Amino acid sequence: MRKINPHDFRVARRGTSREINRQIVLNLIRAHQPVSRADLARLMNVRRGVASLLVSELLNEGLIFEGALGEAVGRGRRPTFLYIDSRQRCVVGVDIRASRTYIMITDLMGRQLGGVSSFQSSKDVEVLIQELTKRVRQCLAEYKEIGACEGIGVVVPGMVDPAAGRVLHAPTLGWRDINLRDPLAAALGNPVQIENSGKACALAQLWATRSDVVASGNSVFVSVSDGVGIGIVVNGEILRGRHNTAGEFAHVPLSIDGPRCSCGATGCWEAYISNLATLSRYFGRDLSDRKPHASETAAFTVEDLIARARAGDPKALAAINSTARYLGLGLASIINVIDPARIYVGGEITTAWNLIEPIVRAALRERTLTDFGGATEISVVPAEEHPRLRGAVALVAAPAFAAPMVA
Amino acid sequence: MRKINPHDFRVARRGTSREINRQIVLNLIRAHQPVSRADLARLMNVRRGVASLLVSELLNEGLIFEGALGEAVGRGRRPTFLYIDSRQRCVVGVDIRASRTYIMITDLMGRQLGGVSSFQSSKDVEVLIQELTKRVRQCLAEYKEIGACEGIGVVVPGMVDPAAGRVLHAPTLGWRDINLRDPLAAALGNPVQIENSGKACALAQLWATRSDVVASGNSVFVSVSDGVGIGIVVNGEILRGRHNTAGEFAHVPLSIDGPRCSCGATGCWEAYISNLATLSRYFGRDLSDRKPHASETAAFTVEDLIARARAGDPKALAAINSTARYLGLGLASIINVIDPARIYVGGEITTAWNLIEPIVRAALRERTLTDFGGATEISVVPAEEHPRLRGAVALVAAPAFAAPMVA
DNA sequence: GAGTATATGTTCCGTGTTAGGACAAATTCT
DNA sequence: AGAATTTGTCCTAACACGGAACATATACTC
Repeated sequence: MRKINPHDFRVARRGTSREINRQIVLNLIRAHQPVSRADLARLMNVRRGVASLLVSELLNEGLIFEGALGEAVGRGRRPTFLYIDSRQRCVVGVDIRASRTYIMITDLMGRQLGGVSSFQSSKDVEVLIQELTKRVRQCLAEYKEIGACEGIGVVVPGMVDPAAGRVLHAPTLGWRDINLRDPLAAALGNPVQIENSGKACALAQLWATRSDVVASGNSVFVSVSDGVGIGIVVNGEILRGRHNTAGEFAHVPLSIDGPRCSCGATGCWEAYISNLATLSRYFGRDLSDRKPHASETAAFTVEDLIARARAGDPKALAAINSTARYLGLGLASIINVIDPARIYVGGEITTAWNLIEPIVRAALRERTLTDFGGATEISVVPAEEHPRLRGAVALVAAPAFAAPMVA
Repeated sequence: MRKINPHDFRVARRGTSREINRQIVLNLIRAHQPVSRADLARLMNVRRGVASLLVSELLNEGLIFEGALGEAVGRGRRPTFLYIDSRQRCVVGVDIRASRTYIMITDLMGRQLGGVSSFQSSKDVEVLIQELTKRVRQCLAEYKEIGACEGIGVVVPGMVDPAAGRVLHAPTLGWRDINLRDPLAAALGNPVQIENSGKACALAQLWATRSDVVASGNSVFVSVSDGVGIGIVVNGEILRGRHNTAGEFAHVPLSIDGPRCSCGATGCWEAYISNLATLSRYFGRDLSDRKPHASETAAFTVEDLIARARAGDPKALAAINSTARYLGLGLASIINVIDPARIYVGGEITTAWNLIEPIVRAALRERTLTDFGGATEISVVPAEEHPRLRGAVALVAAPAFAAPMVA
């Protein structure tokens, strides 16, 4: 039951019905392909005539194409299968992180076309943009046979104003109010979309065709890494809030008297579960003096810690188990506030999921208010799926499939 | 950018455009009344003909009526003003709390018709339903001249399944899996809607005509009382989550090692800021042994405490100031997660708002991640506005104005 | 192998809705 | 009294879905 905002509404025009049904057809083809016109008519509960007209419109626009004829199940004419046309279009995803910047190229469905390339991130924004431009050009040149590039999606660990194309604040990169979109778009001659990495990860899961199987209009993505990035999906839409800063569970406290966090406050969830926090726990050092030990933590990673834990190092296991417990306690808060159908968890710590899951679950159950809250599905997203890069790609690929804004 | 759920979508039918525009007209009349057909056409950017047709449909259905002719501003024919027809319809709101149950009767616009009556809540559900039925009948009999009752809205401090009409768990009432709707509806012969009180309060603010002035598609209602009830509005819609249990910021911890909360966990926000917590702080007692002191806290209320603080009792002031600080710290989490345009705060503690606001603000700024987050508007909703009862009424009155579900 | 049954995709017409403009009615200004 | 202007209605056009008929393609049956 949504309220119509009497100061910002969209009147239904003559073509609005068509626009709505067109997007539904597009989404159904995406979710069910290969699929015939008759299938679509059945799925939508409209006459075949209507489905045919909608399909021919999409064919004319080149968004879908007719493939081979399917096998007739019983007797009767064989259906002509329809597919999303992702052949001659590609998207580039870029993931900018403090240490390295990653690049991936995919088709319109988000299917990876090549490997992931990367280069060291320069601290200087100008230099980084130049290097990035060069690399993206190279990448596109490699796949020249694939026609037009639909756009470049860029994700950044920090606060972003996507409408303005600006990075407002990215602490780990040391950026403040940087216009990232326009220089890139000008240099590359393609549209550029930028977004916070946590939100993009959530978007990637939302638009993954796999998510069409599970009902996941409400979900949360938690990425545990150097920092903790979070994206929340409500009613099939990213929760943005008034300033696109919603979702910051990372800085909700577990204990206001807890360890100091990079955000300046104390006891934030992030200060308990980030990779730095886990490593500091292992080394028995306080997080607040993390700067001097940056080199140390750079050399010794959470993966190393997990390896030691698996090898039987009790201190390593204890550090990881603590993180697991705090992870679960924080997830409980997310469940109590959002009540999502599913939580996706990414980050290095998930490589130890079989070790930590029972502890995470137990801690989670400790603080969830309801039994079904405690049973909320948790899916691990391995690093090999490149959730941030997929999110970057979704920034460009998803809008074509989005529901029209109406009423 | 909303994703269309390929397993649950609504195709646009022949009448969908009309349905959408009809609701827009209804909302515009509600927000701008008195208003003419020509005004509506201008507001909606459609031809006067279309507006006329939509209006005549609403006239036929009796949802609006034509009032007196307005004064012509310049020259030209005088407009006929249109109004929401709330004359011959009424709604009853019911607020069930542990100690007392309150009843209010309003017109369809939520305008109060009489005073608020109340009676002591029986612990026995059967008895309570009987008593409630009697009282609602009395109330309706008093306003017999007002035609049909559109329905009864009931709010309950606990977990509710509105679709099933059941109260799943209401700790303060001691209820578990109670079908509240059907017995009431059967006894009264009117539709009954039930909802959690926090969510209903948020709904009431969303649908208050006043809210049409401020842009409040994203807002949060925090009601601080015996417990802490919270309702979140995202994109003009109550955040429900998968099981209608979303919004429970009350049980997000401030410190996991903090005082025991009634929910069983420790350190919940509620355990720091509920009236019981504030009073316990004053009396220097632990909350965990609150049961024996129930009579004491019943006799001595937060209002009394505030009176003492205003009279100069330093201990009383200290207790209130602590609550203020914890209130602010928790509000910061809400801002970091939801980033609402506005937070509404209700409950007894708000009668001391002029005392506590600076402390709340300071604590809030301490933990909000951004400057504009720290500047989030906070509106106090005084008890005289009866937010819970207005929420109960909104449960019945609002659906007629809601946006149609599409795509 | 011809005929029948059945499924797919197209086409045509009916109905409902917005789009655009003409027109009568009502009011003020000159 | 007449011109100008605004409101509200009405008529036609354009465009969408709704429904059914029809051509096409395939498999089954005799």
